[in-house]
Amino acid sequence: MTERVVPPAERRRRRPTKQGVVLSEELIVATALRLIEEHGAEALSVRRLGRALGADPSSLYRYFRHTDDLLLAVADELIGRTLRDWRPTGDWRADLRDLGLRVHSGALGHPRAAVLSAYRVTGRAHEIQAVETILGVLRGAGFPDPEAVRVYHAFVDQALAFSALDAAGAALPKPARDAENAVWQATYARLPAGTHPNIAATARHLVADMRHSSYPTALEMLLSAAEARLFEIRGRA
Amino acid sequence: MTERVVPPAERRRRRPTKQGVVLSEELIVATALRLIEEHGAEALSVRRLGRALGADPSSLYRYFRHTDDLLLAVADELIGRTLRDWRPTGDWRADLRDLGLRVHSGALGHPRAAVLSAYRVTGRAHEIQAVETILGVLRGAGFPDPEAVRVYHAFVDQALAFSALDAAGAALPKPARDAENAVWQATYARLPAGTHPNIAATARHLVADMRHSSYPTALEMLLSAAEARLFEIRGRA
DNA sequence: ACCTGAACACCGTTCAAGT
DNA sequence: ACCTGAACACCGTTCAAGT
Repeated sequence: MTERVVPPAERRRRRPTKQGVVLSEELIVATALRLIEEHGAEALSVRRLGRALGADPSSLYRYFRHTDDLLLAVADELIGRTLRDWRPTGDWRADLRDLGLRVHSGALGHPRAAVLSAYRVTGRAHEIQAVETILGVLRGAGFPDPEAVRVYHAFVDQALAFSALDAAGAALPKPARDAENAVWQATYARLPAGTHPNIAATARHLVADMRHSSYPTALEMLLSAAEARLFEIRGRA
Repeated sequence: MTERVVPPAERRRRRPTKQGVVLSEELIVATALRLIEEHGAEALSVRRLGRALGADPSSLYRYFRHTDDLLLAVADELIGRTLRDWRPTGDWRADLRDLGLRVHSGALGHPRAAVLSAYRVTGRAHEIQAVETILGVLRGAGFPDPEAVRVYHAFVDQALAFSALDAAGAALPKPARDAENAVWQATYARLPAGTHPNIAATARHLVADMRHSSYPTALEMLLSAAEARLFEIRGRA
């Protein structure tokens, strides 16, 4: 998506900004990531980023055509960090489980950036590598191409969707996060059996279960369904 | 979440605005929904809403403390519409499928409100009703309480997470949305088999499949896994 | 070649003044 | 009591001018 408007880095001659900083795509992405983590998603604006970098906001437009492009670059950097040095074991189910959990915990490590970028398609190097890898795992397991793509799509979107969901929770200010957790104790666990029989009967389990992410459960269910489908396909062949 | 800063409607005395409109929370929420529907997600700003209502933008601040509050009120209205007159059929799998798809398409109809509200636990009336209903469906199907809660949690979070994911896509400004769709054709479908064998082999399927939400597939997989688990439980009993 | 600074067309929100 | 209008502190983006 983002294309360099200038020749590759090593061929560029860059003048430092007034404040002595030599700009680069890498520096801009790293600074954007830092800004988001330190001051929240709303801290990322072209003007603030320029200030943080020691450069005029408008100078960033030769590195990124829009704010959106910058965001995609940040997203791709996160994917890269998450999948760096990951290797398949040959057990497709274990491999997908590991990939899903890695993406999820990577997102929780940078919750604010994850919330901003989890739902974007970047078309950039790290993302392409991830797509290639996951498709390889599924095709290697024996899924025919149309099925491999369907499972790929559901698997990836589920990983990204839960990552964003849980990252949003983790990105809440602590008082708000505590308040959300307290709702299950304070509201749900106190509903009378007369009006809310199902909640009352399961309140104990709700309080215990809702504290944790349901992603591991949902992931396991998706993998189970995929495995059942694979047996079906193999049985027919 | 939203609290009235003024007494209940029937006790208020309201002066019409210069353009003759009598403001109310209901009218503002309805107008906001219409604005989003007619002119896209980016059309909802306090200033545009004021213009659409025939009132000064600042007058809205006595009805909603922040834009956020307004969006939550819109979201609450949507939950109400989504679950209004929904009734279980007695077929637990069909019922959960229907509930999931309703939530998802409700979110897509109003993406901006959905993105903001999918991540929050409100403890409000509509939400409580939904929890009670879904738990009832699962317990009625024969899931023991701890299992019912686990499946409930995965089901609801999956519905909310995919709703937010797909709503976020729909909420993108049009140029970004178009660019996103084009990535599969323009970037992925052109990768050479030499370096990216799995993408090259499935490119045709990727272009066709990635256009649509994977939620129906992911939902069906979750339901299949839940059903398999139910058979297992029944077999043991 | 690269960065700057002004300009344009927008935002959300507050608050004293008007009716 | 309720709405208005000005003001404040921001946005993203473009482009001629400066170095």
